[in-house]
Amino acid sequence: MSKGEETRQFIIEKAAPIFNVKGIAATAMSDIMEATKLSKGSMYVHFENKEVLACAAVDHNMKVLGDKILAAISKAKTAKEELFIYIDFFDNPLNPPITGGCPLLNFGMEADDTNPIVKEKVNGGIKFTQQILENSINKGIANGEFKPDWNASDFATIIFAMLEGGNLISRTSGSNDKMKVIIRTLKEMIEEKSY
Amino acid sequence: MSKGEETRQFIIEKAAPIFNVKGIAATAMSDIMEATKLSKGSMYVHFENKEVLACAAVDHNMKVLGDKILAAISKAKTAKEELFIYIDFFDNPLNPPITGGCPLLNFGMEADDTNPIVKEKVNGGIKFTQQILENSINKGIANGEFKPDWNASDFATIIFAMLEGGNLISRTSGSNDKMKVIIRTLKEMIEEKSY
DNA sequence: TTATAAAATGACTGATCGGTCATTTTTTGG
DNA sequence: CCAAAAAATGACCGATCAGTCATTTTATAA
Repeated sequence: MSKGEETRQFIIEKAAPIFNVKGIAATAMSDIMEATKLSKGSMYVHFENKEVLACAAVDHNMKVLGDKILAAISKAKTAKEELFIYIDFFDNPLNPPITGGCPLLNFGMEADDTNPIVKEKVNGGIKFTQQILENSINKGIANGEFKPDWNASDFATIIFAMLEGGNLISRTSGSNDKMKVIIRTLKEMIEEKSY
Repeated sequence: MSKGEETRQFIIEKAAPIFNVKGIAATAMSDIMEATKLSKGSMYVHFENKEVLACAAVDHNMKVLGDKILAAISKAKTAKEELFIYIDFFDNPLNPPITGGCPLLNFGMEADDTNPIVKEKVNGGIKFTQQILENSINKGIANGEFKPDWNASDFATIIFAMLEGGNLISRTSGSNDKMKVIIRTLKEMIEEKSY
């Protein structure tokens, strides 16, 4: 990796959590300069403008989170375990796996009405996430863990939606009590579809 | 209502949808000036600063939405109808009941890490909303519509979380297909607890 | 080693931000 | 109707914004 590529990556890694916490609009290039201890001119050597940097930060946040999820799930021995690991992965939104919490929720809500490029990135992230869940369910159906009448796509949506909703509740209330309710309910639903 | 109170209210009504669409950080006082056709000085006669105006706009958005929900629910004859009306109220996030979509989701995600005052307002809004649902469920249990083993508080959380999650999916994907799945699932869950 | 290219710097620009204030206009209540 | 109070105005302020660029420093590859 050349010096330039190294610096570019370094900036992204420093910028990603700032954008995820403050949001794109509220993050200034000066925030990134402070975090990286780099000059303003150097930022613009590697990113033609703030929007390009923000997009790279969105991508980075989604990739880091996605990789962590996949790594956690890969340890599972059964399909049910995969689902449970996924669900438990988000059990404490007040101490989230990446700084700032779920980037799909953060950037999705900021971008939906104002930034079609980021919105589309988030859309891809959501689809990717739901596909992980759908695959686990289908695997469980195929190997006889789950009842075959289960609609994998629909339940993937349910899991994702409930966890994101729980995220909202927990982060605004400052307590993860409601997230515990959601996780318990999801696991009960999965048990009902298990043999 | 004095002229001053009238103007203040007028500004809030014009500002509320702008804040709900663009977010607090991305909304400039000049945006409100344009929407109201009022001068900058006039804005600051009625609001000491942008933060105060933003808070008033958050309150207004939550109140308008809350009133609409209560009005819709008040037409129900049974507890189950109340729940169904509530659920159907959010069935099309792409054409939401108020401009910009759910203010709890919008402002909650913007404020959770950065604005404790707005965060607390949203927290109150979420609690209020869940209380509406909990009351409907408890009413249904009391009058024999619903099975008594149902945990009203827990299911209120489930409904709220799933609808907010569906909101995120629909608004980023540009389609309410997944919201339909969520609504169908919620109604099935309610039917299971109905006699 | 050295010539060239790439990267880094920080002062600078013009635009826009939130906010102020002296002045003018309008509302209000006696 | 009129005087005092409230509301409205828009020029103006300093701070900060994203972005530029001539110059210097560092990396690269022959």
